[in-house]
This record gives sequence, C-alpha cells and structure tokens, in this order.
Amino acid sequence: MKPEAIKVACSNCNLRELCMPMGLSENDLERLDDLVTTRRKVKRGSTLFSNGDKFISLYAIRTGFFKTCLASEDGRDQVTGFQMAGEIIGLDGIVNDQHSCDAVALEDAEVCVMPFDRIEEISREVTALQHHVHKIMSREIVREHGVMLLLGSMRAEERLAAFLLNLVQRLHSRGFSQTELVLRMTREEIGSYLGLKLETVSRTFSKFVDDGIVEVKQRHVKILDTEALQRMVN
Amino acid sequence: MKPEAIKVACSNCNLRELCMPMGLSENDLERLDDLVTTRRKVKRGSTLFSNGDKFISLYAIRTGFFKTCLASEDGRDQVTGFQMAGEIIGLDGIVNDQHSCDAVALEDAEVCVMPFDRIEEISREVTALQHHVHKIMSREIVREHGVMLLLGSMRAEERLAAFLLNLVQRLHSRGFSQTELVLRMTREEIGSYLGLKLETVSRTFSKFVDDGIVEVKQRHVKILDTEALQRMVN
DNA sequence: GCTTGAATTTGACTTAAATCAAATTCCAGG
DNA sequence: CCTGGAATTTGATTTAAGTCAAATTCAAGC
Repeated sequence: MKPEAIKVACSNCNLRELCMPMGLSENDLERLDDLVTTRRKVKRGSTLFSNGDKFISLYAIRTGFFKTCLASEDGRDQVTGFQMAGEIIGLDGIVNDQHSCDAVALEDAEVCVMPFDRIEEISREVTALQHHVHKIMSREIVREHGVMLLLGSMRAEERLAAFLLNLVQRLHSRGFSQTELVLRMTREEIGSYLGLKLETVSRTFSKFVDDGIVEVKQRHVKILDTEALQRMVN
Repeated sequence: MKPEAIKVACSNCNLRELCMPMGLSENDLERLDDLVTTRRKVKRGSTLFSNGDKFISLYAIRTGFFKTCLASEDGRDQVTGFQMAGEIIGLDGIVNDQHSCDAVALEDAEVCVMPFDRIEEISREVTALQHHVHKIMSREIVREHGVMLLLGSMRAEERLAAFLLNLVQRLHSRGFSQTELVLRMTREEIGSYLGLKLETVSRTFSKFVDDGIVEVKQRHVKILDTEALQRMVN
C-alpha cells in the first residue's frame, strides 16, 4: 500500500490513546473517523492560528511542538502553554468565535484539523466523545490553576523544577525518557511561561547544574536527581 | 402566591441573561427547567465543595460571592478566582471526577445544583445548551490566560488596577455601579489571587488613594479615575 | 568550512516586593 | 456599650529577581 493511501483516520492513529479518541469503543471510533477533515503542516516558527483569527476548528497535534502566547498591546508577551503530540489546541477560540492567542510551532509540526461544529455534531450522538471533550476542557482549566499557583507563589527554582518535571512527565507518557529531554523553546520562552526573565532562567539552570541535579548542554537536559526537583516543588 | 410556591426554574430566574440559559430560545428554556434539581444555601465561610470531593454537579451562583482556591500540601495557598451571581462553578471537577480546588462562600450564598450527567443529557438534545456549556468552559480558559498574563508580567499596581477594573465591570453587567464596589474578600485573599502579599495590596491601595485614583474606606472602594486604572493595565 | 546573528551565560548593580514588626481600626459577640 | 481578635495600615529592612552590560557559544545559511 502506498503511504498516501493510508486513510486519515483516528482509528489507526498511534496517538489514539492520548488524543481525541481516548476511551472510545471500537464502534464509536468509526464515528470519529470523519471528524478529522484534513491535516495541516506547520513550519517551525509559523503560526497555526493568531489572536483575532476566526475560530473554526480545534487542532490535534500529530507531530511537533507548539507554544501558545498572549501578546498584550504594550508589547508584553505571555506564553500560556507548551503543547505536544496528542494534545488539543484552540479551545480559547470557542467563547468569542475567534482565537484570543497565537499558536506558534516551535518545530515543524503537523496537526489534525477538527471543525468544531463537526465535533459538536458527533458529540450529540457519541456520548463518550461528548464526555471526552468536556474532560479535555476541564483538564486545561485545571492545568491553568496549576500555573497560577506556580506564578503566584513559587520562587524561581521551584518554578523551573515544576516546569521540568511537567515536561518529562508528559514526554514519558509518550514513550520518551523519564530523565532526558530536549527543550524545544528558548530560555526567553521558558521565562515568559514561568514569569521570569531569561537571565533568571539561565542562572537557575546553572544552579541546578552546580547542585548536581541536572546536566545541561544547550537545550539537552538530563535529570540526575528527580527527587530533588520534586522536593523543591512540594 | 406564596414565595415557596415559586418554581425553581431557569425560565423565571432573573439571572437567565447571564447564567446557564443565556441565549436559549423560549422553547429550549423549558427543557432546561428540569436541569436544576435543587438549590443549596452556603453560609459565609463554609465550602460548597472541597478538593478531593466527588464531582457530581456544576453550580450556578444565584446569590452571594465565592472564592475558589488551591491549597498545596506545604501550606501554600492560591486563590484561583472570585465568582459572583450568574457564574458557574465546579468545572475543575470534570476531568478526574473529583474537585481539585475548594469553593468557599465569602458571604451567605445560594446556588443552583446542576447534576453534570443531566447537563450532558440535555446538551445532546438542546444544541444551544451544548454550545453554551462549551462557551462557559472556553471563557474560563480565556479568563485564566488573562490571569497568567497578570501574574507573569505585571507589577503590583498594574495587577491591582486590573483586578478592580475586572470586578466593577462584572458588577456593572449585573446592574451595579460602574465606580463603586464593596470588596467581599480580605486583603490577603486579594493578594493571594494577585500573587502579592497582603501588605503590598494594602500599600498599593494607599498609593491609589494618594494619587486620587480611588477612595477606600475599608472594603468600600470608589473609583474616581477609571481611565487612570485603564492606562495602568495597558 | 566560514561567517554572522541569535541564544546563552555570567557579572555587577538596582529595585520592587517580601519580610518583620508595631500601631491602629474595625467589627462581632457578650 | 464594651471588648478582644481579626484585619488593615504603615515603617524599617532584607532579598529575590530584574536590569544592564559584556563575553561566549552555537547554529543556520552561504
């Protein structure tokens, strides 16, 4: 079978245990297969959607890595999240029928385009999908609660520790190492997410290295002492 | 008609323009009337739900004022939001079938209890409700983005200005003054929400008073110069 | 393989907010 | 009406992170 003959379908996607089809029965899965109308490739550095764009679809990340960020008028910039394969992006657009942040690919990426009216339509018939969509949105709300705790009450070291642990945990559940990771974002982007300046992020990395907690070579990070990071966070 | 004879129904609730029934047709509204099974009174200082509680229902606030807060194990505490009449509370519980924060009444309150399985059931039939639920969740996500921007990149004065503007704006859309408000929460709770210590909140209030931007008598705040606050935020 | 601009690190210094402390004001309940 | 504990304000001092600056490393494109 030629590669392009493979049907764009959730039912034979290797991310189905993480992504939209999670928890759906074989039967329901078939109903889902006409949810994804198209795939879209996004080059590193370009945006999947921007603040103000009309909201039409949610996107499931197949490959690649994104950041979402809010740009306030006075040039302030806040990274609101980093998203990887299997995660759903675009939920911010539902309220006002337009996106309220930018989604930028930090490496070449491919997403599944899921028109939202189609999601709502299928949700009405497939209870499991309906519930799953609710869970995805609730999960995002809870994630953001965690970020608020981090930004509101943690010190620089605690923030970076929490950030690293969160990243490896998510990577690990995608089959990657529990201790090694490659950062897809700059120190400045990490800083923006964590409410720190890039110099502070850099210094904090250096401190972790001095303390023997991590090894850092550029964007390659090896965690030597996971427990030390966990103690810091909690 | 005796007061207790008034049917507990969205269709004759004076909050219907803000709350769950928003945007529903007369016809759909009837379907909504068996959504609210009961009302529940919550005394000032007591909790509507706590971290770890089984998630069963969303709650629509009829009267009163709530805070939601996250308590991390080491005693750190983060207020994640303040909620008033017409707002929906409990969305955090959907992902894991249990609540992940505490909802505490800051004044005597009454809420409409809406079993979530019932919401999902009616959503499948009433498209407008389905869409509205999605909007409510998306709105919460977008609100939290704003809080992240605030916590991540604003200075104390900007945070307090944004906080005050947000409160009066929400109060105004409920028919209250655009310039006067009564704070339902302590300086410490404001501080927790804004990522500041209570002394900083107090000092910042004092500075606003010195600058002639607001009048503050205890928890009574009168905004004298809304534009000054807006300039600060943006 | 060079080159050049971007990203990162590190140092010196400043600053906004935290911390510690004390005084004052305010209610809620007797 | 009085009283005691909580909430708030204000002052003095400390500190974590920001700012500014310079050196170094890296990686993408020629």
